[in-house]
Amino acid sequence: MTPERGERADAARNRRAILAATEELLATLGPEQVSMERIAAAAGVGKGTVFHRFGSRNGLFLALMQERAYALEDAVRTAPPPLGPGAPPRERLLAFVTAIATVVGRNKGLMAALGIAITSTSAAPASTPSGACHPDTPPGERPVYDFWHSHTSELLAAGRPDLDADLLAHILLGALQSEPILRLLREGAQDRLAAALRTVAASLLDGPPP
Amino acid sequence: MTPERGERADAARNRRAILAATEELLATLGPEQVSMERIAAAAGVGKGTVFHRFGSRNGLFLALMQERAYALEDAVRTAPPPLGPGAPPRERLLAFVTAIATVVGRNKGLMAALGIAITSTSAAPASTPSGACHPDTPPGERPVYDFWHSHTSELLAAGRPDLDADLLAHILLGALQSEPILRLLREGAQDRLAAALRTVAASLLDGPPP
DNA sequence: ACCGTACTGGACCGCTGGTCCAGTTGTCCA
DNA sequence: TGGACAACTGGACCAGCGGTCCAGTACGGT
Repeated sequence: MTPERGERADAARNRRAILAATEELLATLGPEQVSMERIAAAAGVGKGTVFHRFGSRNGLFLALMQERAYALEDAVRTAPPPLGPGAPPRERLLAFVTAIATVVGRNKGLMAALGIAITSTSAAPASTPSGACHPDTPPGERPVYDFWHSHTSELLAAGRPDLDADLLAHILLGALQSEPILRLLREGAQDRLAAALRTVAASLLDGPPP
Repeated sequence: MTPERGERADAARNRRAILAATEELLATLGPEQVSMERIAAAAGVGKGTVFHRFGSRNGLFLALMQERAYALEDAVRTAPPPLGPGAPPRERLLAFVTAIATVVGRNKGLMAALGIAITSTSAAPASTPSGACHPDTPPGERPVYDFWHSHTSELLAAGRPDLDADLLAHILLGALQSEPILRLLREGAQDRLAAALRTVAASLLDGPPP
């Protein structure tokens, strides 16, 4: 996606190959079966290359997720209403939640893999090679989730300042990593999920003050 | 908890020691740091014993969760309203959701550990030794979650037959394994979580038909 | 054409979840 | 009380994992 100034041509090619291989393996194999060695083999590169590029297993999955979610983030910032700026919070939230369901539905395997992202034992590599920044998990930073959360939280708060928007947004988004829901998604329940998320969002915005 | 007819005295003692050790380690160390070997050492038994008794890592965590959640399951079936039978669905659901927040708040580490429960590579041991049944994860069976889900779903459906109670219950419960929420819980947000869950439940029950 | 360096890949490491089985010990019956 | 049998025990063992390392390669500016 980003040619990344100064990135060598072969490096870029390999990066794309690794991301593509990861995506394909995740789509067919379940995250536990997808080892770094397998990804490297499928991409036709060595294991060391994968780690050099993405820092860790989580870093790889995170980078892939960022790429998959970029279009949505962009749309939220620049697209016409109701997804983009301009519409009232209620409409924007319903549109956003629907869009999220689509993204998640297209990347079930990735979501499952990201669910397992709790710790990273080792520190990030000392020096950042080339100009590129490692998407390794720096403490407390998960770009995609953070954006989704803050956007949801803000819209919720805009519509209902009396609610605990922060925590409610976590609840809404927590569903997206829950194993039972990912299973339903695998069985094709994407529209059902979108509708349910819309129901929750609408109920919260319309509901009575507690 | 259950003396389990036919279970040998030393076996029972070891089982309790293992569960206690697991709980203590999970309370202080974060699920990634808690290995089976460590649990065995902390309990003063061999690794083989742990596996013989609980089948797998997941089996062990599941057994511990079942024990921790038993009191709640019992209360739901036999306690006086509003938690037990007899109260209107709305009150029961709010009480249940509050009780769940308490249980989860007391077992954050366990919840985090159970979040990572996707696959089991090997089959269960061929024959069930002694009379006891292995609490190994048989496909699609997670006793505690299943009970929580069906109860939530039924109460939701009783109050609002027009909603997708099944999926909405998954959303409500999905929050309990989400990493950001478990972090907030670690910072003492248990009451906040309970309140937020009540808000969602109440909004769903009171909200307008979509 | 050349040179410095970013990039590469596979051998290597510590550790994990899980298996196995020879030896031990509780329990039941005579 | 004692003997016999099965359930239980525990630690050596295994394959495979995520992650590290560094000698060698080949890209791209000049």
